[in-house]
This record gives sequence, structure tokens and C-alpha cells, in this order.
Amino acid sequence: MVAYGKTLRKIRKQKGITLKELADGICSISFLSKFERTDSDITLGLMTSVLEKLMLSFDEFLYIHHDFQPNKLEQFFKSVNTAYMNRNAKLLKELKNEEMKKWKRYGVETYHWNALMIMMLGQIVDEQFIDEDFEENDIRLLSDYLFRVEVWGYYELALYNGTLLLLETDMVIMLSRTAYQKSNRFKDFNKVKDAITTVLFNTIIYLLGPVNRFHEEFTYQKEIGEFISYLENLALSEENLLERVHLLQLKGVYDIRTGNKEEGVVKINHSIQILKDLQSTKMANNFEQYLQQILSYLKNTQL
Amino acid sequence: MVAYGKTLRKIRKQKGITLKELADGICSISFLSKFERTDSDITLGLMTSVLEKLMLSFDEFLYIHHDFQPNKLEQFFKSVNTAYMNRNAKLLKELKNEEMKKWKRYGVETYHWNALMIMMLGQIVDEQFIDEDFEENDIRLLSDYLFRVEVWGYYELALYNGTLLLLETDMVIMLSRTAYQKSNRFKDFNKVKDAITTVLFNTIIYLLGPVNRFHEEFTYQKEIGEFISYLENLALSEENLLERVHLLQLKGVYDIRTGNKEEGVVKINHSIQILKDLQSTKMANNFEQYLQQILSYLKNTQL
DNA sequence: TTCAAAATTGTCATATAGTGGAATTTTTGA
DNA sequence: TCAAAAATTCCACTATATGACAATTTTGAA
Repeated sequence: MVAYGKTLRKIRKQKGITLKELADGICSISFLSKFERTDSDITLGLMTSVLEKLMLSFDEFLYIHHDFQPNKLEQFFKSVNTAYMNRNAKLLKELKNEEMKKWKRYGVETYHWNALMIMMLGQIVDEQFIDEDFEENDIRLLSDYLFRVEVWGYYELALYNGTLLLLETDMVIMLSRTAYQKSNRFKDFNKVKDAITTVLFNTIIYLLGPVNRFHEEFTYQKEIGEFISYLENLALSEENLLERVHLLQLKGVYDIRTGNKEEGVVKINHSIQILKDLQSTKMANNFEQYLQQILSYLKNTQL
Repeated sequence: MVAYGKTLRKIRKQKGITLKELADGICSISFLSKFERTDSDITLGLMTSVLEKLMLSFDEFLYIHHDFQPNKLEQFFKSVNTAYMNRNAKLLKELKNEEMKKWKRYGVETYHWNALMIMMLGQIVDEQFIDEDFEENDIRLLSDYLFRVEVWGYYELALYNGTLLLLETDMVIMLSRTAYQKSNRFKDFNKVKDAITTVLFNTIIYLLGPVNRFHEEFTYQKEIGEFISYLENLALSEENLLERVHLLQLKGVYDIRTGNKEEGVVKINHSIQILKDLQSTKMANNFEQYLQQILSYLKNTQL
């Protein structure tokens, strides 16, 4: 049994509410007291009523309970992502092993997908990463799962975001389309909406390709247009300035990629200027570096 | 008992997981089946494990359960806010009466605060709004509550945001300071962080005062500086472009308010330009209107 | 400090959450 | 189409969540 009761008592006291007031109309005083002292667990239905009366959402309650830390799911993706960003292959391996263990213990495939995602990220960090746990058609199984799930939530989106880079182009196009369609009902739920947005941005970046292939012919005009329209649909609200700046930049890259070099450079510089104006220096620098990379590459290939 | 079980079954099926797999290590298969058929409620502890295994947060689960609608708390503030924005006094009155009823029934003060907040908003919409339910020292009780609560969560911040406009200046300064300090631990919890940010912006706007008092002497330089520094602290992350634009605008207003008219106009125009560049037209228009209002007022008072 | 009222805890009865395994239904695949 | 296997439900039983009320502790006003 988890010690949620103590957290409840703490919060109740902080708000200056008595057991009687809180219990009234929901459950008996003595039981609430017992729950708060962790002498008993509580039913989900009762807990719902109690939190409602305290004007607390479940997530806020759990956030406090976990000492102001996000829930386990978010923590998982956060720690994987941090390890990946720091190119920490050892930590990634540990995280992978934990998930493999859970998979073998419970037989629930989700733990398997988690392990797979970590292995795929590990492979980018260190070419020697993949071990006996990885089998050739695992990726196939993973994408089968993603196609099969009828509603994509935060989990599926985060999972896909972690694996997208290593999938085939056709697969990415189909899956990203699926992702958008099957997560659409969450569009007013910020956490999930952000994950969809990330998928769409990553897809566009993937389709534009790495800079050292910018001289090759480009064939994804239609698809990029499609994903941009999804993004505009989603982040329609005027308040999503970050998304709008990012989109402006990517439209610039797209222009360059499709031959409109001058127009593209103008757009990218414009996005950089806005970031500088708002003192978002790091992001501005990243954008600038990327632009320089593109320009110097184009110069070299034209010689 | 609430029919959470059906939602669980739906999600489990969508993810292609069997009762056996999900129950393994958590509870018996037969019980999980019973819960899913709403033949039994479930303990909070068990539900936590189940959701963890499904890679779902409580909020996401409840969001699905409520047919992709936000939780009751958010819905409450949302509906109050919509009614206020639409200047719908009748609807506000209904909402108020509901909260009064709950207050009288349970004796829990939170419902009283809700009713008070609605009455205060109602008073702005319609001067005849306040009725026998409102007593002179109620506002006092409300601010006492806000001072007393040791940790401000989403509820307290939303409540304060709804009442701030009608409080005395000294009270606003103290309460906003309290709000910032006592909600600080939530700074990584987006929903609450947004509420803090709103409080701080509203406080700054409040302290700058209505345009038709811009000729009066200004004495809140120190306080505005304090609240701006809180904001910069909170929304430090480079990604909060909206907050940065908004802050730029308010710094401009501050400049004008303290005599630096030229500098202020430059800042505000800059913020407007950025919004226009990003096609956030409505916001740009609002900023522009506000600027025009200020300028024409200053012109008139100087004649 | 004292004492009554309010708030909380303890005790015991009972309703129901939760288990194990047999029975039934559904799915699979030859 | 039909067994065999897998998944789910049913049923009898146990553990524990929950309620009623008495006992105890805390609060706060005099």
C-alpha cells in the first residue's frame, strides 16, 4: 500500500479543513482518519470525491506526494532523453536492462518497446551499443504495435519520438500521419499536444534530410506540405510563438532545399532575428549554426 | 461508484494487453475483470500500479474517461472565466448559487471562496450583481485564507487571479508576493507555472494602473521591478517566447508611465512587430489598441 | 490553569475489495 | 468446421475497506 494518506493529511491541514468537513457527504470521519494514518487504503471512487472537494487534480496531488517530482512516466522519458543528450551509453544500457527485466517478468510488451527505444538511441550514441537483446525484426514489432494502437496518448508519442530517427522514410511518413490522426482527440491536453507537435517537427526535419544530402534531388514536397498543415492546424492558437518561430525556420530550410535559396535565407534570418530580439540567445545561435552549415555545404558542392 | 473500469478495459484492449498480463504482479485476474465490468471499485494503490504498467498518468486516464474533457477543477475556472469574458451576469449568478449551495451543505470554505470570486467578477460585469449572499468582511476572510495556506497550488492561484482586480493595492502587493513564494515548488509543473505567470502579469498590469490615471504620480517602481524579476526568474527558459513578448510590452508601458515616453513606445512597437511577423494578428491588434489608448490619453492631458 | 467543545482515534460490526480455481466463452489455426 | 488454447467470467471464500459510536486528545476561551 502506498502512503498517500499522509500527503492528504498534510494538504488538508495546510488548507485548514477538518476531517469532519472533508468527510461529510463522502465517507465516515473515522475512515478518513484511518486512511490519513495509512491504516487503510482508499477506494478510487472515494479518493476522486475527496480530491474534488479539496480542489485538487490527481496529478497535482501526486506531484506533491512525490515531493514535487513529475510522475514516473515522464521521469522515464526525461531520464532516457538526458542520458541520450549527454551521450551517456553506460546509463542508457542500465535503463535498457531495467526495462528488459520488467518485460521478462510481466510479459507486457510496453516494457519491450521501452527497451527497444533505448537501444535505438544507444546505437546513435555508440555503434557497439546493440547486444544480444536486440533482434532484427524487433523494429518491425514496434511499428506494428504503433499501427495497431487505436488511440495514441503521451506514451506512444514519446516512444515514437525516440525511435523515429532510425526508421525507414516510408515508415516515418505513414507513422507520423497515424500519430497525428490517432492523437487528435488530445489536442486540448497540453502535455500530449506538445508531444504531437514534437513528432511533427521531427518528421519535417527528418524529411528535409541531413545537410550533407542537400545536393540530392528532393522528392518530399507533398509530404512536407502535409505535415506543415497538420502543425498549423494544431498550433493554430496565436499564443504558440515558439512553434511559429520554429516553423518559420523550417519553411526557410524547405525553400533552400527546393532551390529557393534567397527566399529561404531571408526566412531563417528572420526567425533568428526574432529570437535575438527576445534574448533567446542559445536558440538563436543554434539556428544560426545550422544556417551556416547549410550555406557552407551548398558552396562546396557548387564548386 | 464511478465507472472507471470500463475506461480501463477500453484502453487495455486498444493497447492489445490481456487481463493476465496486466494483472500479473499487481492483483488477481478475476478481480481486474470484476473491476473492468464495474462489479467492484478498486483501491488507489492498485490503480496506481495498473496505470503505471499501462504507461498512463492519472490525468491522462481521467481525461480519456471524461470523454477527452479536462478535470472538474479546470472546467470550473474555465466556465467562470468564459461567462466573465462574455459579460454573462446570469450565468455567473447560476455558477455562484451552485457554489453557495455546496458551501452551505458541506461547510467547506473553498466553496465559499469560489462563490466570492464569482461575485467579485460579477460586480465588474454588472454593478447590481452583489446580493444578500455577500457580506462586507468576506473579502477579508478570503485574503486571510490565502495568507494562511502554506502552499499555493493551482486552485489558490486561479482563485486569486479571479479576485485580484478588486483588492486594495497594498493587499495585492503582499498577496502576489506570497503567491510567488508559496507556489515556487511547482515551477516544473506547467499547469501551475502558467497560473503563477498569469498572477505576476496581472499584478504588474494592476500596479501600472488604468490608462486614465497615467497622469498621476507613479510610486510603484520598486514593486514593479520586484515582480518583473520574479517573472524573469520563472519564465527564464528561452522557450517561453510569448511571456517574453508580453514582458517587453509591459516594460514599454512602464517606461511611458515613468516618463520615458520615447523609449517605451519603441519597446511596445517592437513587441507588436514581433507578433505581426509571426502572424499573431489578434494579439498584435490588442497591443496596438492599448498603445493608441495610452498615447491619445497622454496627448489630451498635456493640452 | 481549567473545562467544555471540537477534532481525532480506537473498537468492533459489516459491506465489499480482492483471491484461487473451476466453468464458460472467445479466439486461433489446421 | 472444429478442437485446442487463450482469455474471460463465475463462484465460494478471505482480507480489508468502510461505518457507527464510544473513548481520547487537542483546542481555545475564560
